Amino acid sequence: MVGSSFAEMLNGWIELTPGERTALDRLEERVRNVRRGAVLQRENEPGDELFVLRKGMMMTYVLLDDGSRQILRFLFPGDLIGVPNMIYRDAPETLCALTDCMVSPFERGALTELFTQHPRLAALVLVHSQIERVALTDRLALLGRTSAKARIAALLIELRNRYRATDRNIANAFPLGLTQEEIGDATGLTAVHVNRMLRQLEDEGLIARVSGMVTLLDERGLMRAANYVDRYRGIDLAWLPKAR
Amino acid sequence: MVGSSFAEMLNGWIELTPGERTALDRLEERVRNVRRGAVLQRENEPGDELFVLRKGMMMTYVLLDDGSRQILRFLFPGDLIGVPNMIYRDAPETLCALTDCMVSPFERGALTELFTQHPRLAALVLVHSQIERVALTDRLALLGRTSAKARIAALLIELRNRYRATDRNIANAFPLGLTQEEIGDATGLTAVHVNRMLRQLEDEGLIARVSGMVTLLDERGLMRAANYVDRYRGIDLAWLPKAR
DNA sequence: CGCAAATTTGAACGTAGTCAACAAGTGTGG
DNA sequence: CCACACTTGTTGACTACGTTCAAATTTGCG
Repeated sequence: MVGSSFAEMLNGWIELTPGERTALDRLEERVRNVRRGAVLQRENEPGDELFVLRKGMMMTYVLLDDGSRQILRFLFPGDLIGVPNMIYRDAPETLCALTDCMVSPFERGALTELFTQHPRLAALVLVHSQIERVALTDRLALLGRTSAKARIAALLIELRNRYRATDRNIANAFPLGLTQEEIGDATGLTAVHVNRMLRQLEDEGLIARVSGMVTLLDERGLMRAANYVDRYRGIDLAWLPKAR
Repeated sequence: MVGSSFAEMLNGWIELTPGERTALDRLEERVRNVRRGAVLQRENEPGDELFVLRKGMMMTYVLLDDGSRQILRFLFPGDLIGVPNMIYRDAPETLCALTDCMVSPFERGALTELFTQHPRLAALVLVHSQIERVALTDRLALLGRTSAKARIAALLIELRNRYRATDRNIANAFPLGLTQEEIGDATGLTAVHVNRMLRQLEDEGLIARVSGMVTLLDERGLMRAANYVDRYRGIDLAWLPKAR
């Protein structure tokens, strides 16, 4: 086992002290494998663990009582998942693996320890949660105020960027790893319409699709279609408390 | 000036120590008044302050480049606002007062101090951010997967609940305080359609409207129409670190 | 190879958007 | 205190984007 995935994600933003590194390693000392399609946590069931996603891709979603589903977010290695379990007895959302995954579960108590022993790491948990917050508000604007085509384009760009964050080599081609129904549930569309929009993006030469791989051919054009905002520019962590 | 608004909001969840109380009071020692309609912070402009909302009602929104607006959230006394400024040099969203408001601005550094001096308060900041996260994901599901009528019904219930959280006396009637265009920008609809949906809710006897006041006549019916989930049930803060 | 899941396409439909006109409020200055 | 301007609310007619339903085709897995 290599070091903490959460730590790795922070790589580039911040230099960890040996003490911090140890604390994060401890958070991820246990490991659990989750098969593709398996549910790690079900909405409304008691959830007393949090997790770090180590490997693979997951998603969170909620079900509405007419049976429809809203996918809230796609999750990648280094992500802290199930954080709302910290405060809600019952999980507010389902966690489901999109590929075979590896996660590191830890108790709420481990977080408590982080807050008392490692204030800077605690602050980084808040940082992570704020980055996620902004991602969610971007998606909110996407669902509330943009066309079907823009939503699909934005989703493709977001997925490519997140893949790239875990693997620097990925340029413009990546495995989609989602059914069109899942894309629909993420973007508030039907699978049928997702299909039409993908075809349209393809016909316009913005993307190419070959056996599950998507290639972004005209990134500029996609970004224009998608109303894209780059949120990773301009992050500033100078305010963080001193490391302990 | 009475005590901290953030502390007041925590009232009922948790018993603060004198030291914690002092720390929160210090966070809110300064005060700034904001006129109705005034912008406290503009999207993409440098934002180096955070705020506690003390009095009044505000909203956050983003503008898309076709000029349309998505309102992300309505803000009430006790809310921590502008928290993303902690990490983003430029503000990701606009903060705007819906009524005459009072806010307490504080520096990022004040938060740093909280993390090192008062781990339990730091944890509460994370708690607040997670409650907001869940509220945002509920709204995401609302925009992605429900009808216009459900969105309006859900908004009315949410507003009533948040009013009630600051004023226990409010039962079923409250001042709407929003134009139909604002309701539309919050729910991803046009002002015209908002009007039709309000009328429909009124015709069906679910609500009444008199000169800016809204009364929820049939709460059950509204909740059914809105797919409502009560998130305030089942909050559990037993895991919090010990107070210092 | 065979079956189930996922994709693709067409046609008809419906929810919400657009455009336009008018009414009702709201606030301001004369 | 009223007149005027401007914002907000209301309603109707028409349009369009995305949904629904259905069926054919492809893909991928056991």
